[in-house]
Amino acid sequence: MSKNPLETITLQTVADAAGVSVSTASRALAGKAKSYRISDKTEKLVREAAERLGFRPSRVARSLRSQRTGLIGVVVPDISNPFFAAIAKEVTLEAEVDGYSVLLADSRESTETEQRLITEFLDRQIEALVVCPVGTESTHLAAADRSGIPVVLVDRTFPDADMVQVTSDHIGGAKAAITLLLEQGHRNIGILQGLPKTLPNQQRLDGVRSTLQSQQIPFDTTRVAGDNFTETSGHQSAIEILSRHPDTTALFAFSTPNAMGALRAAAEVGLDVPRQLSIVAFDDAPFAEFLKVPLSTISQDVRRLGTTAAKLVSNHLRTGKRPHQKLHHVDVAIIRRLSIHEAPTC
Amino acid sequence: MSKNPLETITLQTVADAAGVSVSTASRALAGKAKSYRISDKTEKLVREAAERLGFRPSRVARSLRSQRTGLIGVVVPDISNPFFAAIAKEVTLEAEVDGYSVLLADSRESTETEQRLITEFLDRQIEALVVCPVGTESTHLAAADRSGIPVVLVDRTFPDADMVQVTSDHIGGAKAAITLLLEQGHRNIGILQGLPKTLPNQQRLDGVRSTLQSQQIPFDTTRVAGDNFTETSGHQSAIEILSRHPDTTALFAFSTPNAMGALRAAAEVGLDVPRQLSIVAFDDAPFAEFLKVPLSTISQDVRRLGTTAAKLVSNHLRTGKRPHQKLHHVDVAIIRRLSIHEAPTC
DNA sequence: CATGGCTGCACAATCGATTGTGCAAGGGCT
DNA sequence: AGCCCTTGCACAATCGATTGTGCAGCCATG
Repeated sequence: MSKNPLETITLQTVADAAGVSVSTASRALAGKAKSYRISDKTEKLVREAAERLGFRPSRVARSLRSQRTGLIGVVVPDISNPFFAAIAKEVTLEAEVDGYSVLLADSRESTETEQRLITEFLDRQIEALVVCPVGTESTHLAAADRSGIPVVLVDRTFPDADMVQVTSDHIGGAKAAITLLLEQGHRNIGILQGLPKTLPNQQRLDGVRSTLQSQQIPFDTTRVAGDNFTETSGHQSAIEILSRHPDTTALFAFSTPNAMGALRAAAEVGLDVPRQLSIVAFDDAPFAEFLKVPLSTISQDVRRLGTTAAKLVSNHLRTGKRPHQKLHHVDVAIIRRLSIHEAPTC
Repeated sequence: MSKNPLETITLQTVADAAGVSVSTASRALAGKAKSYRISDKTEKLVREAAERLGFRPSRVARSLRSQRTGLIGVVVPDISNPFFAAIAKEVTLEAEVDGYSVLLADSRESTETEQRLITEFLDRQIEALVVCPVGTESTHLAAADRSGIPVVLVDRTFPDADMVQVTSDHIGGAKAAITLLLEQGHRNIGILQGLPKTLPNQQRLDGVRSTLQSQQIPFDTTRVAGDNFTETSGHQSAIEILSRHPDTTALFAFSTPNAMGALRAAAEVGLDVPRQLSIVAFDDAPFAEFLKVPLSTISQDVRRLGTTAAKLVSNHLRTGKRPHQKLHHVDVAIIRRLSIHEAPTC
């Protein structure tokens, strides 16, 4: 007995219209007619009634009964950042293929917010979680991981956390950048770093340090500056390093915005890029080649990061088995453009 | 009687632990103790049990019963496009304030996909829908609108559709761009358009046409080229226009990528920007000022577009009333940079 | 002492779908 | 004719929470 015949079309409505019980209607529509001995005639009757009424099963009710929501949670620090947007995109597309939908949240670079959002997602019974963590605290992530659903961390990972993680080869990338500069004769290299607490930042620093030391060049921490991946931070730290070490001939920026800030700083100080100052940046951007000085970059394969995470999740969901391999590294590409020049011989 | 005491903590579990019925437990936790005459002692008992067991109510069950999912659907053509990502961000942040979560989908510039995704979202009983339509067909959007939930269209709208819509002032922006060029003495202006079928594109063309005609300058359709908002389209159409009309002294690109394509084309053809060729672009980008030739742009206030849509939705949800005003326009800003120069006197 | 009213909570229906089981009708068999 | 098996479907429990109503026990009042 439907209370509002016009409003919601439930299975009840369809069953009534077809003159059968709800259970029969359910099985007829679920394609289980054969195994539950529903006659062809009845099945057709039900299908036609459903079609005629425009019946659409409630996913909420179905979720409650089946304990499967078909939801995948995605949490990123800033969705308006193209890097995270690209990751979200890949996960969204892959999810759709498997019939899942994506719940998206923006943690605004706050661990506390991230934690709250993940809890809310778990309350909604998401079946999997992809997080680009803010990068300072992982206990809540480990907790989510223990809750039984597939959890994949991307980009700002926690290598100690024994969780499934996908990240660029930051160490290798940094090594490549420094090697490139060394080959051009640069010895006094400034580092414009990003958020110091994050793993990508630390690994890039590690890469820089080990590469320099392997060439018997001391790693001077006073040549490192910066506190964020922003243009402002890049600008300030470039000024800082250049004034502290006037002998600097090259800068390694840990992000494209950092590099743009450096370009601005160089212009202000009157240094010509790349003749007097070479610049290489981690993380490519589509416009890098159209800049005043086309930037040489260590390009992260963002789409690859996203698809890798998405595949890990969907495989886990499909097979029910945790991936055998925990840590996944995606190669970076070195893109040489004009911003690197031979070191000036003083 | 909980079947798996370790797994899921339901209200039943809490009620048993507190020695009360499920209904009492529910009301105690919902803060309805007073109005349902639950004693302070019982209420405390329940709260403590819930706390101790780490009870988290199932949003799925709650949604089924209350018919409120707390979900807002967001559908965009391409989430990896910073423009749409910015809109998604604003909606996400506003939704969170009101306790809603965002279901995100990427229609991949396909109306068919868009339609399917929206249907799936409706099956999930989303309570509101924000769409940046692909821009070719609106009947499914109107249908969603009639379903009773708040629906807001952003960017690629359908002015005839009698729906709530938020869009930049494309006509005014185009007028400003053309006026700027006319003031600099340009008379032979080429137009690099984007996706022709979309409303923003059409309105910008309208703005161009009316501005030219108001100055008694004929609008020559052979000076219009392009079929997408991409760099490739911008490059091709710039080549096309410049070879067809060598007298062209200025280009109005309908997107930043279009403009970058034009810059590339100009370099190839050997035209100096801005001395021989001025360029103005619709839609600003954060890097516009760092380009080889800093771009003059008609900047859309993307965040404003997003917040406007978000506010419309949240007001509608809160008050239950459709907004009184259907069409909402967000002003654009004119940003003058080096890419515009006085027309060369031939 | 009986009736009435308040306090304090439990019972059960409900949201919409899925699923195990029960049961009647009909046909075939001996 | 009687029994059994198959066909074809309905009944009812279930997922986990919310909510209208019923009903004891207690105190107060006449």
